[in-house]
Amino acid sequence: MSEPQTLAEKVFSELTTAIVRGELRPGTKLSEQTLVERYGGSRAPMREAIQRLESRNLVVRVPHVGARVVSLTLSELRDIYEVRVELESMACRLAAQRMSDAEIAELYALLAEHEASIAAEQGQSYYQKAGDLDFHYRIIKGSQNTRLHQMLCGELYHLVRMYRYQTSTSAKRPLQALQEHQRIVEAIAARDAELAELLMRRHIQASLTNLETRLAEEEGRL
Amino acid sequence: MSEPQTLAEKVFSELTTAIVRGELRPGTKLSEQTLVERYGGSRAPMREAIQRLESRNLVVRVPHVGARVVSLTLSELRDIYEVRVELESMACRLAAQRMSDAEIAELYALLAEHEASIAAEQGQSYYQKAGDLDFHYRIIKGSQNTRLHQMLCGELYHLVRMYRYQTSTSAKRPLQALQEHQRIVEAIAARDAELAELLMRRHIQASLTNLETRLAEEEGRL
DNA sequence: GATTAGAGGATTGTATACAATCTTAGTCTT
DNA sequence: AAGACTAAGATTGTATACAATCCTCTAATC
Repeated sequence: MSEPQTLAEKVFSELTTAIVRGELRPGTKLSEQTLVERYGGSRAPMREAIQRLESRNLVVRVPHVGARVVSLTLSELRDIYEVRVELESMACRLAAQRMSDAEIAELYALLAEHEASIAAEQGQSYYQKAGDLDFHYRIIKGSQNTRLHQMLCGELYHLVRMYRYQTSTSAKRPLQALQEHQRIVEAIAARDAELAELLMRRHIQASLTNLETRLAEEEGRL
Repeated sequence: MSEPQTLAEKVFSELTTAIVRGELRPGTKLSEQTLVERYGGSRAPMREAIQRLESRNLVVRVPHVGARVVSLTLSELRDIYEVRVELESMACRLAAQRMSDAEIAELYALLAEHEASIAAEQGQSYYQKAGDLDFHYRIIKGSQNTRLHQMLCGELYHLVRMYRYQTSTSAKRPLQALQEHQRIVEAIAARDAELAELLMRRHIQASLTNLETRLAEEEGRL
C-alpha cells in the first residue's frame, strides 16, 4: 500500500496492528506521553493517531480523561456480527452479479492454495486466518461498492480480527470453512446471487458460533 | 443531548450542521486558519474538529494539502443507498422482533402527527423531512443493535441528509411516504418481521428513485 | 474505622512557534 | 504562445509551553 506520509499515520498504523494482534490488550490505557516515549516525536501526532484509532472504533476516548483500547462485551460482539452477516452476505450477492470472470478464476486459485496449505498442515493457525481474510476481502471487493468495502474492511474487520487473533481456532474449523468457501465460489461462478448470499450468511453465522464457543471456553478457564 | 465539553466538539458540531444544511457546499476548502478566524481559539481544536468530520465522511483530507467538504458522485450516492437499503431493512426486521409495545404505540402517535401536519400543509418542506428522519430513527433504535444504530445514524445519515436538504421534495412524495410508513408500522405491530423488512426495503428504494429524479432535474437546469 | 475534603501530581485541552510541504505567481526558455 | 523552472507566500505537520480538568493519596472529621 501507500507509505505513511506523516508521523501520525505511521503511529496509527503500528498501533492498529498492535491492538489487532492483542499486544495491546482491551482496556489498556493509551496516554499521549507514553506514546511519545515509545515512538518519538511530540504529543501532537500521537494525539492525532489516537483520534484515528477512535474513528475506527479501536479505542474509546473520554474528554479530559484519555483513551483506552476498546473492550467489547459479548453482546456488542454479537451486534457486530449481526451487522457483518448482513453486509457481507449482501457483498456476496453483489459479487455474484458483478465480479469479472477473471476475478472468479482468481478465487478458485486462492482456494486451491488454501486446500494445499491445509493438507500439508503447515501454518494452520496463522496462514489459515490470513487466508480466510483474503477470501472474504476479495468477495467484498468484488461487490464493487466502495462504501460497503470501506465499512466492512475499514471499520468492522479490525474489531473482528482483534477477537479472532486472541482465540485459538479449532482443528476442524479450517477444513469446514474451506468447504463452505468452495460452495460459495461455485454459487458465484454460477451467477446465482441468491444462493451465494445465503451460503455466505450461513458461513459467517457458523464462524460466530465457533467464536462464541471459544470465548466461552476461555471464560471458563479463568 | 450532551453539551460539548470541549471547543473541538463544539466546532465539529456546528460544522456538521453547516455542511448538512448546505451552508458549506461540497468541495469547499476548510482551512484551519479560516476556522480560527470564524470560531475563535487556536488551530489545535480546529484541526481536531476537521479530523472528526473526516471520520464521519463529511470531509476529505489530503496530507499536507488540507480538507474539503466531501463531494459525492452519483455513483457514490448510489453505493450509499445500496448499503442503507440493506442496513435499514435489516433494522426494520429486528425492530419487528424486538420493539416493545409501548414503542410501537409511540410510532403510531408519530404517524398521526405527520398525517395532521401534511393535511394542514404546514411546514411541508422542513417538517416533513425532519419527521421522516424521526420515523426512521425510531425504527433503527428499535433494532436494539448499537453498532447498527451507530453506522446508520452516525455515518450514513449525515451524507444522506446532506443531499436531501439540497434537493426540493416533490409535492406528492410526503403523502406517499406517509402511507408507506403506515404499512411498515402495521407490519411491525403484527410482528411480521419479513414483511416489515420488505416494505422498508421498497420504501427506501422509492426514496432513492425520488432523489435521483430530483438530482437529474437539477443537473438539467445547469 | 469509614467517609469526605483537599492538596498535589498527572493527564488532557489549548495556545503559540517553528519546520516541512504545497501552491501560486512570475519569469525564463523553447 | 506554451511549458518548465523558481521563488515567495500560504498551509499543514510538528514541537513546545501553558491552562484546565481529572485522578489519587493524605489527612481530618464524624
